[in-house]
Amino acid sequence: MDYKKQLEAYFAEVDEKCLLGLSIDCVIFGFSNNQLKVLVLRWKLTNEWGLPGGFVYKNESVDVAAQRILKERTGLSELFLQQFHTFGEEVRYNRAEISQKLNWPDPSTRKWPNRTVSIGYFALVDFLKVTPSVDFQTDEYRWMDVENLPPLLFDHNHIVEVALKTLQVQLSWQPVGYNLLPEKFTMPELQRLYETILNRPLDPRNFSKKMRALGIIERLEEQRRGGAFKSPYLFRFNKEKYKKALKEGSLAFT
Amino acid sequence: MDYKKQLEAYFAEVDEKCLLGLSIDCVIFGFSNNQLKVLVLRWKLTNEWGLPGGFVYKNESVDVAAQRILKERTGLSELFLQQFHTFGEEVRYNRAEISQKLNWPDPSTRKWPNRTVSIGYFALVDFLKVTPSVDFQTDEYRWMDVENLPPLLFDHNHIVEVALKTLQVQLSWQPVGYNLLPEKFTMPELQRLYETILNRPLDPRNFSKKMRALGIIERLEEQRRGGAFKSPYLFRFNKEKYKKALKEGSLAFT
DNA sequence: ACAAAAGTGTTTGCCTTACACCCATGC
DNA sequence: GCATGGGTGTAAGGCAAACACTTTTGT
Repeated sequence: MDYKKQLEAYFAEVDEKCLLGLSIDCVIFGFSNNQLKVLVLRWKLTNEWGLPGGFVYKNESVDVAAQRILKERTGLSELFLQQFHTFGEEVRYNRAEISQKLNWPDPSTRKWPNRTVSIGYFALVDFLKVTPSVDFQTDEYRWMDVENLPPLLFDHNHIVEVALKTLQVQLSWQPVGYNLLPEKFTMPELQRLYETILNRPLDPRNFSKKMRALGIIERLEEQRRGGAFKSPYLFRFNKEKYKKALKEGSLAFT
Repeated sequence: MDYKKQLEAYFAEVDEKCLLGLSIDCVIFGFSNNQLKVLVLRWKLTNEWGLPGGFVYKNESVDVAAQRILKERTGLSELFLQQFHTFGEEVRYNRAEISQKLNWPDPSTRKWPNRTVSIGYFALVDFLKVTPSVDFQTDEYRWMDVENLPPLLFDHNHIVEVALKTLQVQLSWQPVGYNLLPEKFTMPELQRLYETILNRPLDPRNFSKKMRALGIIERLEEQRRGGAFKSPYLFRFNKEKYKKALKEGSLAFT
């Protein structure tokens, strides 16, 4: 079956099984090479990039739909996943342009209304644990630097901006890092993560003091070797305390 | 035309002109008698209360729809109005029960899917400026104490809870009060507002100091007379500085 | 030995908190 | 004159910010 046929079949199935006019877009943040990355996909047979997304089944909550989409894309479940905004502008993007770029079938054959409201979720994932997979609509995935994204499809650049801003605000009263870093990490790595999200430099002495005072990380005996420099200690999050702080939002980081 | 006919006509119009399966619910907060109030409506010919809400026209952004609904209900425009969450649980409430309580027409005649996703907005309004109006579906409106709401229709109690929590969090990094208080207010009134939202007592000396240090209010020469006690000074917000603080989110109140 | 990055402690000032008495007004 | 609520200052402690040198390791 050629791609166009596949697309038609897919849209027919969406029209039948999913809520009409509603979609989900996921901003999947990862952290690698001291940069905050976003997972983006290249659409089949095009050079166009966009965020992973999908539709909500008729008998499925939107939170579960977001989890499902995330799992399909990253292979991971039980992630930190949070709804952050619903995008319902009258005109979010040029539909004709998108249809043309993506070789979409004639919209007049669809039940779909000529407008989509999209619920934005963001996820924080451990870059190393993720094994993104492509589906029939996707040719390739890539982790791109959040500060240096190309023009994306739809209003996805805007969605990423809003997600990033939400993350920055949350950082000041909730811990961040559990799902973004590997299980064991060094203090400088954690600091780079905070610096990257906040987009400003932090003092390593103050950062270390503050982080350790929060009581959500534990220093291990192990040190990491490998560089021509002093071996850094490894830390890990105390999962219980981290979750507690997350739930209570009781953690001030300024 | 009797009410049932009106309802049928209304639903037919909604099905034709509005986005299907999507609604908006508004939590309209006011402040009066030292209590945080929510505007609730009693549905026509019932004893059931619920939040004001409505639907989104096909050619209307969700933000504009929320503004329109608010204006219809309060007569006010240019309010502080903010999207705070989208409620998309698979089963948000018992549909049969609601239909029965509200005397809704047979749902099988509608295009509407058997499930609605609702975008929640909250508004902060000056209790005194509001002149709520009832529409054909409403018999009565009432300002109810947010801490003492009766069981509301749909999942509206839950929606109010989430709105209140959002407001509490926002209070710590954005100013609140501009749209909740009259133009001129006294320091104790502002303090009551903060105490009410945060649900804890505050020290009047510290509160006054902190508020005045934030630089968003101005003390007027005037004092308010009327009680058997020392006349309190009147204050007003400096609109420019208030808006700036709102935009930047740069205001810490702990 | 040298380059690269990690680790660490002290001081300063500010912001937060705790706390209690007198004042103005209307009745 | 008395009851009611409004207005105000100070002292102490904790938190955040500024700041620089030594240590470890690999090459």
